[in-house]
Amino acid sequence: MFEVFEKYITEKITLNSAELQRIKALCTPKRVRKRQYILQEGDVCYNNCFVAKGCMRAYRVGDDGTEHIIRFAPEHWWISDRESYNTGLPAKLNIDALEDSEVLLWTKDNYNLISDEIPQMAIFTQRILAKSFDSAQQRIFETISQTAEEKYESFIKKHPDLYRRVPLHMIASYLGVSRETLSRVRSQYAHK
Amino acid sequence: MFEVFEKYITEKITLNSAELQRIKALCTPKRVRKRQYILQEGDVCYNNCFVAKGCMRAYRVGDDGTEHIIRFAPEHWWISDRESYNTGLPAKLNIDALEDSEVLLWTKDNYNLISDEIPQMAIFTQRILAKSFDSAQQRIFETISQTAEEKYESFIKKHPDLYRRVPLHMIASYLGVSRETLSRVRSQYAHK
DNA sequence: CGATTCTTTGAAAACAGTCAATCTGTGTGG
DNA sequence: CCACACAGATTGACTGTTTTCAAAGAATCG
Repeated sequence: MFEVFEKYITEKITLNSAELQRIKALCTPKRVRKRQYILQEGDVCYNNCFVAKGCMRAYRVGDDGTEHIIRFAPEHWWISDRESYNTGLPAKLNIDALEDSEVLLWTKDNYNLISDEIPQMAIFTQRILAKSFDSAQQRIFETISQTAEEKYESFIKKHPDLYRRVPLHMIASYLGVSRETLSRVRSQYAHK
Repeated sequence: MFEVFEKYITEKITLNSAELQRIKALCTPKRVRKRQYILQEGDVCYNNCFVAKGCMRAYRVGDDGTEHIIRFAPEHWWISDRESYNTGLPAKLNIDALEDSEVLLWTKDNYNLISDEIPQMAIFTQRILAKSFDSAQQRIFETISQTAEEKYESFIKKHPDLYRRVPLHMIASYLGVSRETLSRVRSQYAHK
């Protein structure tokens, strides 16, 4: 299971085999079944999580009890509640699996060790976080400026691998529209 | 003008006077008049910008030519196009002043010098970026889960200093609703 | 003042949400 | 292999919210 990560990381940065071994030694592989949580609202997020296989999602529950998907994380994506991870406060996010999945977990302590020992990894992490911020900002722009149809188009462009893979009602939840609306948008969209 | 920053930063981290002097030496203070740009779409963002006085805003222009405000930055806030700053690609954001303002600018090169020489500052910057990400994520959640009225309430809570200070139609642009709608929301809201 | 800029209001139209029913495909257990 | 349950998707009718357009009323500034 670690091989997936190894392939991923060595395409991004150069690591010698001792470093790779160290990173491997400090991580915990985990199989997660569909619907299984790796983080629940109220718990503290202690881990960095890399998705090796399958697909995870992070969502928050609104005042009225509705689930709102904050983001999807298929293979090669990282997912966690950064806020809780950084502050040690209870998480607002729930993270669970949409499919049977395999993830790699590094605790905060272990991840800090890695960052200290392998500066490349620290820099790489910063780059990931910077990109996450950029895409969050991009998404804000899209949600405040686009119609339901445009949002769906943008989603397909951004996640061409996902829009057939995850249930429509979850995409609707991610986009902030009702599933009925998205269903109608999509059927019109298909007729073009 | 630097005193504002000095007060701000020494409340957050401990710096000796040599360090403060160094930071001061590498920065450029700038007065910006209302409506004046410090960054325009298409240019590359080379600076870190700290608002010492007044209020700045970052916005993007949609396909239909409408302005959509990405964020406000009153006193003690940082503002820039991080994406362009990091990648060197043309900025998508415009940043201009809503009031006559005073800002402190550090070029990327100078800021890197500071970060290298004063580790505390590097760490501090990371903390700022992490918080920006958290609040971006919070905002995503709000925009996809709340009604116009709730968004306005959240805005007031988050920016109690701003909602009387910046024009209503800009708050509307920030929230992703029309100014007319926000005007109506607010008048209903006032009757409670 | 006169000219912007900003806000408000009304009425109609477009849009999205809700409710309820139906339809589809998948998988499970008898 | 069938029957059934279940999760997901679709459709129609209705409701409610938001946008749009147009006009007029405040407020601010040179």
